[in-house]
Amino acid sequence: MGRTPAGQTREKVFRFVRDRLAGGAPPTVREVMEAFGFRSPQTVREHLDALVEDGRLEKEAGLARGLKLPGRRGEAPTVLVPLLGRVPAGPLDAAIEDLQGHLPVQSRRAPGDLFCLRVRGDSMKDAGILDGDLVVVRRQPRAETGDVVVALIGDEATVKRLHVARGRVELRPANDAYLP
Amino acid sequence: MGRTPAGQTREKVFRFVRDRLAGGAPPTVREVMEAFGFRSPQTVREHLDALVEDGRLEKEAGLARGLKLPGRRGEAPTVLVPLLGRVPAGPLDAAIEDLQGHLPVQSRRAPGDLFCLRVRGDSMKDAGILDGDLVVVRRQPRAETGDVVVALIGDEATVKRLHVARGRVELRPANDAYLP
DNA sequence: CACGATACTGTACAAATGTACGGTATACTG
DNA sequence: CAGTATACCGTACATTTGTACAGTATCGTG
Repeated sequence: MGRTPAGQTREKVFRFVRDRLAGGAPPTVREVMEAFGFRSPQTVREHLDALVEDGRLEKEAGLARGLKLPGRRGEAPTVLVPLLGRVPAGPLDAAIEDLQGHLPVQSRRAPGDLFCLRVRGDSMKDAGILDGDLVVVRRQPRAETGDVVVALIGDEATVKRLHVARGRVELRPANDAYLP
Repeated sequence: MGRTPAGQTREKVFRFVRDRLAGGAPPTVREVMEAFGFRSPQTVREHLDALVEDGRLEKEAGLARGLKLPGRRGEAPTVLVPLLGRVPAGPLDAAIEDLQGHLPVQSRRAPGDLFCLRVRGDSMKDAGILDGDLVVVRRQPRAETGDVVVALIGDEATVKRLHVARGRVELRPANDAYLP
């Protein structure tokens, strides 16, 4: 088989692995082999070893699909957050059936505490939350003045900023065109 | 070994698999086995088969780490976008060394066209781009009036909205407190 | 209680997968 | 040109991993 210019194939192999990693699982040696038309697993192995040597990939020896991207030091781990179509009124588990998918999010929170909703309306425009945005919500026992909260009023959910003053609770939008 | 209440372990297994999926690779049957203290791979298999039956997981038979989350129909695939610390002035490849990590992003774009930068300053506040935000940038040959672009002025990069009028190019911030 | 369903154990086997040894061909360098 | 490095081929082997067969124990139900 003809040789390719130095480093060219290597770059393609790296991108292939990276994109497969995003797809959910690292490729096997033989998957890479077939994707590039190689006829020997050894060829792939040499490329992968070289990429590991360069620090562009990490590999666990002996493990099936043991390839990873090298993480930054102190990088928050990626978790898959459920994207819900309906607002979970009761315990979170009840909304599982409304699952619309999962969203990869980098966070150090316990995965079970997070979920994801789509914003409608622009009442929080000045806080950088626009119509159609996806918000990642963390369940917590209490909130304080200034926090942005998801409030459940009847069956509807809204995103607002919370203000507590003189025993009164107020939900203020972050847009001058709206009233609290 | 003692039995656990119906469905309880199953839920935990699902979350374990989901979180491992986010970490880069699905777990093997035996990894799940050890994580839960099972003493037989068959136990895990039964749980996984049940989850697949319920539609909460997808599995490719015979494949090592063949577990996936069921995707929504028409869902954009996840790609890993490189997060760059420095702005790529020349061809994109030159900035590889400045790689600070990868970010999972759902997009239908070719992975090579995208990269990621951190925003400094709040000149684009009204467009929902705040200080410290990460912006995902797509390389394209041309831009039009109204587009938000990353402009390279000397060595500095800024995010602005592009206006072309009477042969003159203007970069306008999206914040009333700033001048074009 | 007989019966079925669920949860789990134990062992064995076959396929998938990573790895090692040895070989060929092309390019570059002194 | 000899020497070296890179790119790739071919095959064999050991480990990892998914899967199947057979069994035990607990719970709920008619």
